[in-house]
Amino acid sequence: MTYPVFAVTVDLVVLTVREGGLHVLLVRRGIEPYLDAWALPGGFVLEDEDLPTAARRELAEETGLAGAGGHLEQLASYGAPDRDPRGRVVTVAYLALLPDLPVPTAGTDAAEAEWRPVGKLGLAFDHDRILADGVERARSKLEYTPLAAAFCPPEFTIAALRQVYEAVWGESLDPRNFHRKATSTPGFVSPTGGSTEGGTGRPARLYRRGDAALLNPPLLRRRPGD
Amino acid sequence: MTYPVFAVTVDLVVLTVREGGLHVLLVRRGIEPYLDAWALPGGFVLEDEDLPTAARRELAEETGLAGAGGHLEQLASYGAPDRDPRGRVVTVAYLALLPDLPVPTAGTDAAEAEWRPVGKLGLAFDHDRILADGVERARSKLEYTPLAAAFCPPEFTIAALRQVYEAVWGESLDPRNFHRKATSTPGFVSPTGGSTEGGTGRPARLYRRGDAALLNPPLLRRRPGD
DNA sequence: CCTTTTCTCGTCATCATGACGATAAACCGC
DNA sequence: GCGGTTTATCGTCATGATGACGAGAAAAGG
Repeated sequence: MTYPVFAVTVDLVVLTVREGGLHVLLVRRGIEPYLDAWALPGGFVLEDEDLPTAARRELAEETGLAGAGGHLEQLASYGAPDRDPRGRVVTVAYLALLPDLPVPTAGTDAAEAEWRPVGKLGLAFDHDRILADGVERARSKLEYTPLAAAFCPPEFTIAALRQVYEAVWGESLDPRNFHRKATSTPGFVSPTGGSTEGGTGRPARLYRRGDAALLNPPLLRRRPGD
Repeated sequence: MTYPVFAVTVDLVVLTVREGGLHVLLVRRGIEPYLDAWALPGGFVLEDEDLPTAARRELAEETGLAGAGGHLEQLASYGAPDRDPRGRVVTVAYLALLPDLPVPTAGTDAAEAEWRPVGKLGLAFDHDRILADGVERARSKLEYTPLAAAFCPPEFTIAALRQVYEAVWGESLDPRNFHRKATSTPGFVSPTGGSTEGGTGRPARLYRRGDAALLNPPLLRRRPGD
């Protein structure tokens, strides 16, 4: 039996929260096609390499920090026949959520790498679509999981966690109700015993991510059109 | 630049509700590897074929009914280096939810096809894992979307819809509370005006699937360990 | 000491939910 | 016709989650 031949790539939607907004890691392409265009970081899956392994490798190569406290999961696959002019290429997109880290610009095969606020970006290939899917996945996951903590350093305040929600969802939340929800939902966060010091206002207690896989009950965003 | 060569397949997790339980469509393999083993239906993605197109084609070939009232969505991709002894094969799994239909056993390249209750089935390749992921996706989707109606014929009763939930989740629901929830959640179902007749008990009103994409508020199952 | 800022706790009305009683509308057997 | 059975539909009530918002606690700075 004969069948078509494909190349398989892994592309990464790497999200972080900085300056009060949701940002995505982009690289400027150094080769054709789409030379000099901005694109999601990614690359070919190697021989004898599993898909999650390839995703972690690309993440390490592009950011230098392989999921230290962050989160990595498969997003979706894209394989339209004309998505790459070089031939049939199927890409398996992964979604990474990271705390705000400086980008080591010394990427291997990318000329430049930088954080860009999510929005209408004219990216290479079908990466605008992939990015949109990744952002929607992230927004949805914050409702049902404690994954917002993946955007935070190991210890964080409830206010910092709330600002993650506000940045990802693009809406403001009541600090008092959010505090009640975060501290009363089992497994969402657990107190470390420490507090902030030196900042303005009353010191805040520090928390770590809890051990729950799912928030029960979930923390639902306000749906448009209700 | 050189890179590894892959074959890309589409595998289908086709679910339906029959005899009060969740069933999956399986085919008996007619070729090596895993000759005579049961497997998920699927096949190679053709030249010039998009991934959703390939999934719909395979679904039509295996069931004869291409999503007539059903639902088809991408599930996930699987590409472990050793998952197929013939070489590097990445499969893009799709999840299909269909009303209970007779299977036209005259599949093209499958010797047999039949509905099997989901559970521990010793399937070919990594199909047990794919099936488990598909079942979990279906269970989760029933919470947040009106997709349970995809398991029903175009017109159905609230009781039929409830039996879908009970079959997929494996738990029983209070008929009165479910009726209130289904009829009061905007966009879940819409009445057709008709009723059942001839059955035992009081006739039930008939409904169609509503136009909502998401249930708001969702219909959460009882989490184990609460 | 007073103001500002931010964190934390409380109150209250409203809404959704689980448990369950009661009525409605068909059928069956006699 | 007439109870008895079955299923559908509606209602009630207690409980828990949520949104809106008041108020005290704990720091910094003048």
